[in-house]
Amino acid sequence: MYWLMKSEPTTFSILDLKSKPQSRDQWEGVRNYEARNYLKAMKQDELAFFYHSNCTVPGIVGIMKVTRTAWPDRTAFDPSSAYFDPQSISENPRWYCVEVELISSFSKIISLQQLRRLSSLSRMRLLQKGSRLSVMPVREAEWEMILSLAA
DNA sequence: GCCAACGTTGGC
DNA sequence: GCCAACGTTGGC
Repeated sequence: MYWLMKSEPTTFSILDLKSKPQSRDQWEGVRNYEARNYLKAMKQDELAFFYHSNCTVPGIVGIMKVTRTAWPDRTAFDPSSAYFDPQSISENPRWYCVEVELISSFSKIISLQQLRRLSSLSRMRLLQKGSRLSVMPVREAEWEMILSLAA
């Protein structure tokens, strides 16, 4: 499967990921059940687009690889974390994270505006009205189409 | 189980 | 900053 994962660049941008050791980090803080279920469905080495949301030019900025499959998100157990959830207990964790590694950073952002212009992408969950899901699958044909835009 | 109220997301 | 759309909560 292919994926798309959103992050607000003011919180965590593609440059932040790039600056990590081995360009790897934990994708944590997902607090939506559907998004969590997708996180748990991710397999080793699967690829995901990195999407910048809630910013001047929202869009896809690069590609990541899943380097570790889902395990309990410890930020949910940490009262000092912004992602703390008292209802998630370690014996029965509610939230999960994965580890990702940056594979490529696009020289130019593929903007949401640009994506919307392509009728072949109109079925993408990302582009549906009111869609707020932060982790979602991407169809192979859509993945290829978007990759060709990055070239 | 319904649904109003609320908080959040995210484009604009 | 605005606000539509959405998911979650909690009273009943």
